Amino acid sequence: MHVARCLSLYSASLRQEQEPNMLIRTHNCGQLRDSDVGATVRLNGWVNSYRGHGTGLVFIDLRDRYGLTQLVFDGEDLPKDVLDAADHLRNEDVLAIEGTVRLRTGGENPKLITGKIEIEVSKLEVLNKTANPPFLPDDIAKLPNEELRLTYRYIDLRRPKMQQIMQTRHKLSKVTRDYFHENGFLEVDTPILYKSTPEGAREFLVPSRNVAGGWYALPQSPQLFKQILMVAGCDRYIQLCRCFRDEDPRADRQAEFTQVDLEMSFVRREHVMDMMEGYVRRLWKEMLNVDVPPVQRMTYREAMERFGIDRPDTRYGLEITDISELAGRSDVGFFKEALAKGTDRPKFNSRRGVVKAIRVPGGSEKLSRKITDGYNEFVRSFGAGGCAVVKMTAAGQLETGIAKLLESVKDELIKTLGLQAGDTVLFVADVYSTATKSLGELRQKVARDMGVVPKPGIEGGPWNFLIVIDFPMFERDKESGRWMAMHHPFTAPRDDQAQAFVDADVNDEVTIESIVSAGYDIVLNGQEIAGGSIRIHDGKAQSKVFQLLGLTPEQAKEKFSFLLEALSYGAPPHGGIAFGLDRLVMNFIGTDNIRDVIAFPKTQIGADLMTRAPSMVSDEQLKELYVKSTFTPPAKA
RNA sequence: GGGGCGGUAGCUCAAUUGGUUAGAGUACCGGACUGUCGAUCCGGUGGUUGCGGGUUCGAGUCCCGUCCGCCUCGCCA
Repeated sequence: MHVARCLSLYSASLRQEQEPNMLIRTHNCGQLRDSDVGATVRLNGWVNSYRGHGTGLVFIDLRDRYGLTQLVFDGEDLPKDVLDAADHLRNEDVLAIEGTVRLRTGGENPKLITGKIEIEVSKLEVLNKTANPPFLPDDIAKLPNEELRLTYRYIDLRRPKMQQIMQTRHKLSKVTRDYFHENGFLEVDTPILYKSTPEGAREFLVPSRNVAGGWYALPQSPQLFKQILMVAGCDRYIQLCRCFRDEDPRADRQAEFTQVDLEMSFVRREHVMDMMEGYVRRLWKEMLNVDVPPVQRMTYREAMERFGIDRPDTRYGLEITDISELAGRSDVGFFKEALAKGTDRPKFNSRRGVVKAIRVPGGSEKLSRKITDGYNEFVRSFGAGGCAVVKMTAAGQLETGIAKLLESVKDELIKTLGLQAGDTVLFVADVYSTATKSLGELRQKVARDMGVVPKPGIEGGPWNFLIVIDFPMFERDKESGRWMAMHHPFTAPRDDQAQAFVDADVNDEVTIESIVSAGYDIVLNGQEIAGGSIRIHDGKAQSKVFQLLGLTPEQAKEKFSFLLEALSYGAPPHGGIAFGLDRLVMNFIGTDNIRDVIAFPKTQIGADLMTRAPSMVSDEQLKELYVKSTFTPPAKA
């Protein structure tokens, strides 16, 4: 075993120097077997549990990250002072011991990999006595609340489960580096202290001491550095990099997170997608011995039409059907109101009025009135006016809600949706973007309520990969009405759209919204695990994007002159992608809490409970940075 | 910024409608015990019920504010 060899070399080299005042380990706590019986060994570790039988006999389970080994202090053969010391050991004390491996005389413990043997201790050194810990690193007992776990993270991380997570994360990083190394990628570090640019997310700022009034920003991603590395002839770049976005966190989102970031020169999007598919296949094979079949591709429009979301969970049905034409001939007032918002626009235009529906097989039994009332509130939180509900009876009639008003189109509706007795239908009528989004979110909620969401992949459920392509280049910001880049401002139009984009009138809303990018996302079981695109490598096209986004040429120059200049000096066609490393680990661990896969995560307000960051700094520190705080502490009563 | 849930012994939890001295398990301390393995048995210490106000004869419980943690909408290219 590799670890064992390192350890024995280490202790051997120590012995050649001065005799250390410590029993340096010869083995770890997960290593010894019945084949080692008779050997004299030294172990180091923490007391995981203490089972004393008075002054005569003491059992200790000694723990390190490799496992547990039982120690026995047997009074018949031990000096009294050693036995006394053993008798006062407590959970989490740190020990060094020397002893002899022997078969257990009191029966094996099948729960432990070292369960056939025990160490008959002859020497004991207490390396550090612990204070009474606030909790024990125990995977069997109920976990203390997360606040406490984060405050004493070093104790929480001692838990075997957390050790396993850190090992999984390490292995993922290693497989990643292996794969991309084998494919000719070069790992390059990019700066953490970067420039403030209006790329999307709110930035963390760092004041400069040497440049009065100057500020760095922490990178939201190394996006422009990796593109410039392509201009620099790097050809294939990879980095496991930390990214920073000063936005509110979620269960699967932290302000500080890690990406598998990469970029390739002289490629079309198929090359990048193939490389990514190869990566995913390699990862799942090495991490879980799972063979990932060829990944299906789906256009953004198909995803939105069928699933109402750009990261569809294809593990279950409950697909969305557009019934606008039929709804227009019904007697439902709010259907007609929604359709009146404009049906003359193109089919997928965000402002087109539509009526959409989800058929829920067997819903009338499982979805109570209380639940469907909740759906009404639910879709309202996404901006829709409400959610209408009808049920199909055994007699083939529609009932509840707007059933009567649908009478004139009943047969068509039944045929279009394929309704059967016991089904429930959920309707939303609004403009395309709102109706689609709210039904897309509702679909996922209904799936949970109906119990049709399979187990997570790690628990034997399916791994449904999907690559979504052909995203719109731009979408309207809901509040300002301005154009926003759907992926980011450096995304190129799809090859066949490039000319249309260059020719497009920036005021031609319908055309601008219809232009499709060369972007791609990788979706796993309804979760976006990676996103990327072919980039613009032409300065003129890049300038046009900036113009569309509302940047004046002066602003574009001030913020992005380095990019525009770089593009002008022989930039190769290039594209790339970034995977959310934390989310990958979450899938391999089977957790929906991103904090579980980060050694030292932050809370909802970005606090590190262990170090108590962020903290106040002195006026002297601020002054040196040319910064004056406007914060005034609240007056104390 | 909005909505929701939570905060009681070191930890996990309980405490009837607002009513006696806020309990239990565990950890910790002391004692017993030579084959345990989440050891067992006996005894003990341990409380600003997050914090601040209010209502009440009386508040862990009701009200207001605030802090912290979690979930979520907005936000996150």
